[in-house]
Amino acid sequence: MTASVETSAIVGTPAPHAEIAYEQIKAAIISGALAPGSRVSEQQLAEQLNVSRTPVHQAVVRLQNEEWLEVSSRRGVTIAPLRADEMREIYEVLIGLEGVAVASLASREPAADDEVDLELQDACSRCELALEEKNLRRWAAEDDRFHRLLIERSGNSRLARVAASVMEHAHRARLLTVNLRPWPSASNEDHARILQEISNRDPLRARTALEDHRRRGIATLVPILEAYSPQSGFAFMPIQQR
Amino acid sequence: MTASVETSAIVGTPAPHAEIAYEQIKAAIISGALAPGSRVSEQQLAEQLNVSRTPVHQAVVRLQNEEWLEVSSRRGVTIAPLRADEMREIYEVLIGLEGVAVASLASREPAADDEVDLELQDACSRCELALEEKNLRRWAAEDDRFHRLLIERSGNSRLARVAASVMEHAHRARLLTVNLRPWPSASNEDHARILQEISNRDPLRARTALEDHRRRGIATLVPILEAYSPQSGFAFMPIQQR
DNA sequence: TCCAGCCTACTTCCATGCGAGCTGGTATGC
DNA sequence: GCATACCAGCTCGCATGGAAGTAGGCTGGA
Repeated sequence: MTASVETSAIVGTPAPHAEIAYEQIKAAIISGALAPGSRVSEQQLAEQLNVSRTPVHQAVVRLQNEEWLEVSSRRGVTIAPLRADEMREIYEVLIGLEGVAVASLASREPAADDEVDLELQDACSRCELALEEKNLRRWAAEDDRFHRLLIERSGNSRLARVAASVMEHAHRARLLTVNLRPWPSASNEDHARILQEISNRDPLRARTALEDHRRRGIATLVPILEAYSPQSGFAFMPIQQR
Repeated sequence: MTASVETSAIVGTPAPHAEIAYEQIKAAIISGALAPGSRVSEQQLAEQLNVSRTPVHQAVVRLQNEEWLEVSSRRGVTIAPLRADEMREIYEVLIGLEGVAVASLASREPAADDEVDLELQDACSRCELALEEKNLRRWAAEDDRFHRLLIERSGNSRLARVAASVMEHAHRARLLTVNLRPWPSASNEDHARILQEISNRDPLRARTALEDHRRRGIATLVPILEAYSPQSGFAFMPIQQR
């Protein structure tokens, strides 16, 4: 018959409730709807998501394992706070993982009009465009897209999965601080230099360029995070409570 | 009153069933008791572990997320096969993560009789000892311990957690192939060189040394894995079935 | 002998009931 | 007025029953 647009990977299996709960709760944490340091109960989450407690509990355990929240037995769920030292550690991990990806990209056979090179250039241009339009939120999204593309095009799917999981934490921190940070003017130059070294097929320099870029990123992020109560995290958006 | 020895972290809470199931199943996969590519049902696992199906299901979902197995909806659980290309990817990820750890270790202030340096030297010696005794299984364990120490002493706990999770996959592959591989004579020299560069406080050379070491490791592992059916994985031990 | 269609057995997945334990508030004794 | 002990409410954790869905065998027909 007619083909309808697939909502996710395979249509027909309507996505299990546990998966829905996982995605929704994680999205709420990243966006800040569930504020860092706030407390909720699994029952509240279940009611808001219109599923029973079991799939919510599964999702919560999974999210705890990925360090998005902490569940104290019989005490409730605490959303992970945003701490400067945590972010420092995360950026170090990213340097390692993205470094491998970038070096791998720069180790391919050179080719004129290489498709991957062009794709990366395109993503880089979109960052510049968002910045010219002075749209910081879109810039954050495009910047995230650029970095995700770097690891996805490395050809190592395991690397991509691990890095994507870590990168989401960094993305959350950037989203919640995007209006507090100084104007990211140097970012695009960094990106351009990374791509330059990749198309030069120079793995060492490419990795160094990425490392410098990430270190500048954490250097701007840390003082912002430290300015806010470093223990309990902070909340831009109202905590969901009734 | 009298203090009794704690079994785990905090006594009084006797370790949740979900945690028990997670650890036991993962251990069974790593040891080969649950053979690569084999299929089991959650109910079978629950009966063997003497817990109900709920905590087993939670553990299984978590293990699927860490790529130890795959759960096909309403079809059962499939233990992850051992594939050469998977292992190649895992070793690349390890190069990135351990590289950061080693560089970080080599970036500390130099100090005579540095405690961490000595601890690493000790772990290295234990590898040599196991090799001199021609005890391959113990060598595999000591080698694992050495690499785990490298990341744990890096001072980055997030890095340690991520890397440990990935490293367990490599450890499983080594355990299941330990009797098939050539004698690991060069391994100790590699370790010694890494430690040398760390105590020289030379981050770049230390990272390069580790990279070389890991590349040699995957170069010996891949042909062994490829010699066995690369699609379905392989089974050294009998599959648990009734 | 081969093929097609049905049907049974088995699997994961979800909802709900119950139990154990922690927290915060309140009342009582000093 | 203050400290302490108790109690009620709320929370997670686990077990169990039912529902939905798939795979593979089995039967009937050509």
